[in-house]
Amino acid sequence: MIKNADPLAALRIETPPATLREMALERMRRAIISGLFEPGTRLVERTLCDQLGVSRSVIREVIRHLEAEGLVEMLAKQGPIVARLEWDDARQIYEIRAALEATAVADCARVADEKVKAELRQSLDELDRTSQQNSPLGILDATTSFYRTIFRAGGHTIAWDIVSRLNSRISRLRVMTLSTPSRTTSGPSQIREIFARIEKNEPEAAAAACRAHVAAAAAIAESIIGQ
Amino acid sequence: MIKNADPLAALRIETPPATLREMALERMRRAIISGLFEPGTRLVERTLCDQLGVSRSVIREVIRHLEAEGLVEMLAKQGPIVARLEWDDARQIYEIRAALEATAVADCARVADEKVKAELRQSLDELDRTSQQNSPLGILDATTSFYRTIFRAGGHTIAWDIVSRLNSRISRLRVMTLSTPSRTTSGPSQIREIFARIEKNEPEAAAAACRAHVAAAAAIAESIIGQ
DNA sequence: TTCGGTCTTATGGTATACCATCATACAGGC
DNA sequence: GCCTGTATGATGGTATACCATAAGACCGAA
Repeated sequence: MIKNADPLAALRIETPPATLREMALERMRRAIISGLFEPGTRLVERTLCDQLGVSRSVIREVIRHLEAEGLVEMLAKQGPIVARLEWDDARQIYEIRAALEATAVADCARVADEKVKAELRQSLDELDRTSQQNSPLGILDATTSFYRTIFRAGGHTIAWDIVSRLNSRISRLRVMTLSTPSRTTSGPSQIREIFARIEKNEPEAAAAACRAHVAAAAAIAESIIGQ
Repeated sequence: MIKNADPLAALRIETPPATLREMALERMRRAIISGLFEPGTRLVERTLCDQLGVSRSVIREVIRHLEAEGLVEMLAKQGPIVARLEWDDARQIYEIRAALEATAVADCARVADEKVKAELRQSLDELDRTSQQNSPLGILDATTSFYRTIFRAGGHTIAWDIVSRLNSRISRLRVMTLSTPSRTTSGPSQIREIFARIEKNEPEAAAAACRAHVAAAAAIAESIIGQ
């Protein structure tokens, strides 16, 4: 019975997320995160309908979703705009990330086996490659994949969702910090330090390194836009 | 000029959040949090239309919002249901709360002035009153107001949003834990301990007390539903 | 009786129509 | 020429109509 379960599971038809709404959600989210829609831009529903080729129902539902995610802000009697980011918000987001990532990193250092470490190494290599190419978006992807592995290893799926969502809110800021000279040099080395501690299974030290890393990123961010 | 600014501000017409959508969102959220709609229940759109007296557009937008909040789950090809809560999710949520609340409590202990302490005392009194009446919902409200003050004092508005949202996902569980004999006795005293440390402006001790409090709550929760 | 096919219904996905309101522009009177 | 009242358009809020499909009921034949 159990032997059958696996092969049969392979037959299962995955639901193609082919609903217009999900596709539109993905596109809009990316448009905002990538900066194609700049903060403060009005999101006029009918215009979006034309741009995405769907009806207002779909657009409005997507906007509701993005609103709950914090990527879109509703101005009463004026409609939705791309969420703006005050420095104070960014500051708070970095703080929360520090708390959650440090916890995840510590847990990861406790349980990491060879498989996890191998995955992390792979992300690190990717990180090196992209930093040498000076590609902020590449660095961002590599960093994301590094942390995703860490959160998954510790079973922190919900925390990962939260961190991802927060990161999407500061994505533009992150790209700016990554374009900074100081960041391109110190960033990778700090992440390597985190990995080194995980590799040796030293939770406390790993968490400390993680906090330092986030704090450094926050400091650069503040120097860029801290009003 | 500046002297005029204040009196004139009083004239400002606040936008009454009178949109059907917002009202429906509030009602639905409360219905789920309060347990009126039990986890796993199908949320049939047309039925909800009748129950709330609004159109499907409104209902669907509300569902999108609640979906993003994690209170509603979408089953492909079957529609929305009230989100179910696995123990592993609850465990993670308690962990995240521990991290965020401890941080907030520590910061609060650093900056708390008399005004904040007075507010906290008020919440504590309310907590005592409700625990003596053995009113789980009252206790929940008092605890919420206690923590809200703490997060606000430290300027952690975003973290507060996150914690509130997480709490709404485990609201039923929280009520159950509060109906437990052990909880009704130890809960208030642990919160008092947190306050005592804040009052003395001892960040580290306050954070430790907070972690202990959340850990205790998680332990009781696990004893109730930990599968 | 059991299997297979077909019809019906429930229900979500999508598009569209209509209304209220705010903002802008324009016109007329002082 | 400036101020005020009115018309017009842009845009969000809400309701409704239509379609596709999945799940169940019903029915007939082997």
